[in-house]
Amino acid sequence: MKRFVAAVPAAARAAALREELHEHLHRYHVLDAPTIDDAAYDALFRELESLEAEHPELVVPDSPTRRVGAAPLEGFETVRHAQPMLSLANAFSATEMLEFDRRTRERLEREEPGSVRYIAEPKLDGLAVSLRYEAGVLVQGATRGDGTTGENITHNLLTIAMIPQRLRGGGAAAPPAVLEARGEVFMKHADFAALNARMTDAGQPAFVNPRNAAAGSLRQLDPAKTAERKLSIHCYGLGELVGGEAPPTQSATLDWLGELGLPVNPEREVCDGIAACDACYEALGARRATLGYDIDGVVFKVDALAEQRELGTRSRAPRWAIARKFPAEEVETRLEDVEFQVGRTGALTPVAWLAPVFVGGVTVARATLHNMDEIARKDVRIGDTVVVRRAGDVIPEVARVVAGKRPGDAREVVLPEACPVCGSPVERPDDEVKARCTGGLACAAQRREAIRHFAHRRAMDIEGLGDKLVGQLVDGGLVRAPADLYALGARTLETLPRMGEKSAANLVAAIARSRETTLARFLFALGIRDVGESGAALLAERFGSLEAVRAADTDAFEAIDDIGPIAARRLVEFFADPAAAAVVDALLDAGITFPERTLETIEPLLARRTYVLTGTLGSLTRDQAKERLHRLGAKVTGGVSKKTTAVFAGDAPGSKVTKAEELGVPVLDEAALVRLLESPAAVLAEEGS
DNA sequence: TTGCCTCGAGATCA
DNA sequence: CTCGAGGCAA
Repeated sequence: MKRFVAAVPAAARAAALREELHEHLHRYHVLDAPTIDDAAYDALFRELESLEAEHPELVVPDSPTRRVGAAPLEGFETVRHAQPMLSLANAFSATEMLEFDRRTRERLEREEPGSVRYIAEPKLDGLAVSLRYEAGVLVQGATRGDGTTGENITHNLLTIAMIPQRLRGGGAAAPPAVLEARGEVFMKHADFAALNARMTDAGQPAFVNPRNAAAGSLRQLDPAKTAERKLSIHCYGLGELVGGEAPPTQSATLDWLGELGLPVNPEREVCDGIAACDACYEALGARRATLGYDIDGVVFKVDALAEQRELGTRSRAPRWAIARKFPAEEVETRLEDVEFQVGRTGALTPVAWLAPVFVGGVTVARATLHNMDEIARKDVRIGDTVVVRRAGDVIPEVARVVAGKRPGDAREVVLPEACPVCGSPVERPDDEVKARCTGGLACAAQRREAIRHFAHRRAMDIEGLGDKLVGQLVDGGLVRAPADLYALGARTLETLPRMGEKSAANLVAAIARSRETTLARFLFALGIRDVGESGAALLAERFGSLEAVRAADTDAFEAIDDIGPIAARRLVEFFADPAAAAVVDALLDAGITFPERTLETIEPLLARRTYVLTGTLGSLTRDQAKERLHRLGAKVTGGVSKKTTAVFAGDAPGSKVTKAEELGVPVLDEAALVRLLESPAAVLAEEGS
């Protein structure tokens, strides 16, 4: 091989090989039309490998040889998406689709039914990712995460052969400076079956469904493991785009992505009007089983980009797209028993124990029945054959009873009069759907849940104190109230099963560490009913000290936006309750501290933040918005720059949005602005976490 | 609600 | 080797 290349300078030969290999990869994986066989490809690949081994200076980041063989990661970095990765609104019926179309036409001021052009794409059942190309080279791949921040999984995405390391021409001379493609990673049925066959042969457990196999593969720290699993991807849209112009329609965008060498799903269809969407949904549904991969619905998007812009985006999902889901798979099984679980606030929740069934890709054995009204409405009895499905993708539910299959000995579900855990009377106020155990802290279940909540990551954050351990501590009588945690010694802990010297010392240290906390965490950790994380953050922010919170009355609480009369009443009740006061005092005695801030030293919430407003806002004028942002300490400027924190765009926004997109400044909608104004602390907490 | 991956550490066996 | 905790995704 060396003889052959000797005539050509190594650098030129390496470049030529890379070009050729990229081309063959594209032909093979994307076009599905290879022009050389595997052996010939391997030969080229090995030539490049040895060339790079001899001349390490020739190795470039986008060399095909760099795809595999990267070292395992220590952990995943988090990355912030330049533009949030939104989710989609769902529709479960033709009627909901009609509604969607009506809303769309209303906003676009199109009377005529059938006048809006949509594009239909299969909704793949996989994981959403973003692929960031700079100057045409893949520099970062990330998971969707919460939509704002995800995890950097570049090393794993590089092992997916369908993902080009380098973009192709796409009709333009130079690739865009930044192009972020969004797509769905999934596993084809055939690859899933082959993988599971290999796993089984190797004596390892098989994956339960292709989606989990794909998700598991992407979470590998070692890319070599990911490379062994054959993953696929289809791109469906654009995120950030700098130095290029997005095509005028979604269908043209998909074509363009294809020309750039990115894999796109060939199953896509332009639909004029909602009737055509309906037909398309039915047609794809009929072919669902023959596609070779899992889909859970059809996504419909308004095709014209200009119309998409006009429709805009709500806080979590665009107004211009909707996912019509296929009906959830339904399976019959037997309801073995109903158990009443006691929650932190004493609420009794009936939980159905089912004979395990495989439905919607997982084995379901339990499902919540919510409350007694729900049980009565569905007329569920123990021993019944029930229809189970996974609603809204995740939560299993008992859809209905199969009336004809009720056995003679079916038992009615009765609300216990006494708490199943502590025996205290159960009470159900007329105006509430939930029944409650009146035992309070005398109830072991409520104590256990209170401790669990107290230790939670978002509360006192006691690392290593999980459900199992809390159960042991409470059941063993070692911990009754949160403050008891701080009195636990390593010796005591070592008496528990699976607790050695090391684990005990670690836990004692973690508990000790949690003494130093913040007022917001502490208030949240107390588990006051109707006071969640954001409520606690608001209280801490407005009152500044625990004494001030304890001394406040309902009016003072209600004066805070987002704290309503109910939460205010609960707060007053809590702090007036001697038992609760004892819990709080014991914690303070145990040495819990948090920095207390006087009002003077409180930095305004939005200090050092700069916002730009554009477009017409519906609920308030721009001046009002500006005034309120100022009061929170933020600056509001007229022009977008790199220093801008975010742009809030109302209806018919101007060029500022384009500018912001170019600079990678987040563009948010009015709903986000309103949220920021009304509960700044909560929004900041979300951003920070 | 379930399933998957990773880590730390206890348990078990040689 | 096995278990529990913790994190993530749908």
